[in-house]
Amino acid sequence: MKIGELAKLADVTVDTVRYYERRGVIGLARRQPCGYRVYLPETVDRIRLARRLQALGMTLDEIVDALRAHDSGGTTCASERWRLEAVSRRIQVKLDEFHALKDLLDATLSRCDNQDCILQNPKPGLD
Amino acid sequence: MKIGELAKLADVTVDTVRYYERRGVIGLARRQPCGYRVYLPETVDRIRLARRLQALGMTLDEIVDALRAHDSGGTTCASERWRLEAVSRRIQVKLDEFHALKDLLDATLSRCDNQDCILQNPKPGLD
DNA sequence: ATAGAGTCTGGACCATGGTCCAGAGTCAAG
DNA sequence: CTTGACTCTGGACCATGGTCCAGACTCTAT
Repeated sequence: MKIGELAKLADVTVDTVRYYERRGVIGLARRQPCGYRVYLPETVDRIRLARRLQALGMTLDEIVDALRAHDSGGTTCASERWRLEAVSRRIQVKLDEFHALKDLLDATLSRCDNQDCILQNPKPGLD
Repeated sequence: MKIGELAKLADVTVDTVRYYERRGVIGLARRQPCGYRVYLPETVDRIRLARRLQALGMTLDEIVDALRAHDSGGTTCASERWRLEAVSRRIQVKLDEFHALKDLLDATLSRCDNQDCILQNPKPGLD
């Protein structure tokens, strides 16, 4: 199959497919004599899997690592767990940051209720 | 005062000061005959305020809007509240997204406990 | 007088995950 | 045989908030 069909089946654009090849998410495609890329149906699954991992918060680099480990047959449930837990920890950090931000913002808003607005009275001890 | 002193007092780099000027966070500086920028002490406060707003999750564009409104004397507690609430809503959206992501990830991890790992068994119904 | 520190400008560069473009070649249908 | 759809390449571009650079100028201290 050619890149357009692959892209349609995997629900991405052809640009994304070529980008994934460059980034190593999928291997270098076999080529027709004219230069067109040729794909096996498995590549559809690989891209779908990459997209699922992305939806779980993995970066492309992490996905490349995970898929390469998988390719080389070195993955176990334990090693996969480790990868996912690393992502989980990162998300937790983000979550904590946003919570702290929201708390700060809410505190500022309640000061606003007390006529102590940040823009109206920027001076007193907000640093 | 010149840009270096301003930067030090406001705890940013000179590059950031010039960037803020370009973005409109601070006005175009008055210039010495030789071309050096000259600042009044108020500019320190303005940059500090901008940084506090940034710490509250506002983008530079929002900060520019807020400060311009403030400059034109048009801010009230109510109008300020509105700006901050817009930021609060955006942060809440982010928070919800990350929560959903974490839930998804945790669900995937618990499937991993049941020997149903995403990389080991990518096929069954994860789409 | 001269060294060293500070300042100026315009523009390139960073990460991230793509997206879009021109110009050229290829392929299938009518 | 031609039209339209598809594909190729390399590189530019998007947002975001800065950071860093070269080459030139200025200011301060010794």
